[in-house]
Amino acid sequence: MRPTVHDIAASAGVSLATVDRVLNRRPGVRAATRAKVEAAIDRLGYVRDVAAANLAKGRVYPLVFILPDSNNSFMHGLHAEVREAIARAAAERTDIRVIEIPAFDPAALVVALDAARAERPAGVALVAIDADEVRDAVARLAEKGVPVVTLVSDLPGSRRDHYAGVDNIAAGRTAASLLGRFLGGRAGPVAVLAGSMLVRDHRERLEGFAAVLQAEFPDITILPVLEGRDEPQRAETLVAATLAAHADLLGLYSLGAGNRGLIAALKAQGGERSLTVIAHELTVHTRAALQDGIIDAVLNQDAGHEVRSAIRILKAKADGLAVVEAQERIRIDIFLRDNLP
Amino acid sequence: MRPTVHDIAASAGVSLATVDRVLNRRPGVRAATRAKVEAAIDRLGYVRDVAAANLAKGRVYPLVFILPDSNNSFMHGLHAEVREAIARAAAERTDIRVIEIPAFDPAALVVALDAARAERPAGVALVAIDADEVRDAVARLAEKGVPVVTLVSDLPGSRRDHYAGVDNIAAGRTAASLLGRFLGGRAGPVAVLAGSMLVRDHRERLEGFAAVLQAEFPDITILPVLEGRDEPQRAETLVAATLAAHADLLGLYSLGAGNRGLIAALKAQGGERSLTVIAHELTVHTRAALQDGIIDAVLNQDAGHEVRSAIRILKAKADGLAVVEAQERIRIDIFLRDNLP
DNA sequence: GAGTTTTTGATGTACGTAAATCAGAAATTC
DNA sequence: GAATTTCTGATTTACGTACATCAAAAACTC
Repeated sequence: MRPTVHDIAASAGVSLATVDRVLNRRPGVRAATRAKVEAAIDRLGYVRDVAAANLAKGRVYPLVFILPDSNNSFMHGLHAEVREAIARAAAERTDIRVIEIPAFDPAALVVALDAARAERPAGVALVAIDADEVRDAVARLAEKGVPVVTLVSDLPGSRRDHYAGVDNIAAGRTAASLLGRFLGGRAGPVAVLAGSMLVRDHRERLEGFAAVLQAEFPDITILPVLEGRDEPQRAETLVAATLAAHADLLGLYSLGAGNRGLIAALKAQGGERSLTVIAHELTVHTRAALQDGIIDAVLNQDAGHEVRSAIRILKAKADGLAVVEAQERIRIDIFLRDNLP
Repeated sequence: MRPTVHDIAASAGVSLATVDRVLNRRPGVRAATRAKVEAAIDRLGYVRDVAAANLAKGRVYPLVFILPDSNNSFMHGLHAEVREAIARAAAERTDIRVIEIPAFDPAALVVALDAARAERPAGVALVAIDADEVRDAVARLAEKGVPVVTLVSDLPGSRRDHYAGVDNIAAGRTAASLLGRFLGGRAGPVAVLAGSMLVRDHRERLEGFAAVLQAEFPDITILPVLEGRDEPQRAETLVAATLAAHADLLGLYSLGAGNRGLIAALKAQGGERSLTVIAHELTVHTRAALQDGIIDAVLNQDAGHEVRSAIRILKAKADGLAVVEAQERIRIDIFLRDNLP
């Protein structure tokens, strides 16, 4: 049987109350006594029974998730995953509240962060926008001791505790590597469709993409970036114009959302040209396009994993517990037509 | 606050003991009373507090993992993950015992399964070998009500409850797709290095690989399969011989383990020829080879995920709980040089 | 309607920890 | 060495559920 607090008390020759004081960092224990208790904990290999502790504490974790109201499948999926987490909330002692804000609007994000702070939650998760005013708002949360996790898009240089998302530079590099190899040495221009250069994840993907193309596939050139704001309509217009303007276009990398529009534009130009296309995020639309051969590869981040990871980390930080980094790494999924789930 | 058994009892107008009888399917409750209680449970949206329940039960889950003693990095990794799970066991009320058996030996596996059965564990996980005597041994476990999960390699047509591993046909298809596209229309032979056609996962990978090559890249032919038994030494000899015999070899698909030998053979032939190589399982060896450009892509299954998933499922089955299929799907990771973790 | 069986109620203990209270011991201060 | 402050011990209650026991009530049987 694993040791309990009673065993620690007996082994250390102190009372249960003292063990409790040591375990929960309550004051009123001399250094010498504390050392005795800690020695006993080590000796017996005591691990606190988290289930029993939570039961006794009756602790709940009020969490706030701040999400953009973007109208694209990925964000819809993210919202859905948060809703699923809310449904499971009862069983996990979490109480998740969602604040929706306009996309790509740093001011709105700051307002939401400050509003969240007023609720004194056990933790806050946000899809970050890369702006100093946002960093300041995160700092205000940190000041109050509220753990903060960035979701999908990171905010380096801020006081956030963790980033639950993929390595976007690696994603961009991977896209370039696949695109380059699929093109097999051909020379010509490729287009890049992004959402906005305001969000860090898009900028980083572009950075990684450009770096690998330049280093390993110098014959492939990159056209000026199209900013679709993750809106299908806008994306369609931009892509259609590019297709018309560049008869020699070899391929396209869609590093943001709004792929519905991209796919519509590609379909509209018919099967005349065979473009090599790499896109992000597996949705009903990209999945169908993969199967139809319109898209060649999809890089995906699993929104469900990201949400669950963010929750685990916020709870752990709130309790001052360590995080198992390896388990929380969010991987880049690569989907071809042949390994669709 | 979420409702407790007390609330149910009050709301249904019965005693706590009766609620307990209904919840835990104990006898001695009239159908009408049972209905009343169940109505109250629905009405209040009661969910059992699993933490409290486990605490009260003091339940532990003795699990048995049967693993081959193969001397390759993937199996070493799998063993390591199981050991990590054992280290976490205390906190999760599991008590995991490992039985090691010789690789590719159905008779030894049957002996181990029967030995496991004698211990009356809460569940058994095994790396399956595709043989009817193994199916029979699994059936004997099922007969006793012991949940069984296959790990890494499946055993279809058996009474196993779940398979914690990747879709190997999809893995083979993906390998073919990548290889074909990386070769960009060239014609010639490719080699396949497998461990053994005795294990299902290797057979299925080959099947998927051959199917896609034939359908989409008819100019690429497949040489007779090399069986390396997942042993580095043997793999090296086989690959070296094939390289010597086929000057026009375009590429190689290593669908099993023992890639140390493969890499040694590839290095030995120097940089004269540029083969396109796809391998399985990310280990220190394949990682280094990816970085050196010796291997072009690695398909990986995350052993840690598989082990943790197997444990979750065995516990859930032991308690008669439902499994969240979507969460337990093991994905095929594709690693290029650019997205190495 | 007496006897039997089945169903229900009331109550208590246990799981391992948290948290509070109060009394007593030890250390510190002057 | 008395007064004060700081530690420590002993004990109790609580969290939500599981499980056991015994008594009481209700439902059957003949």
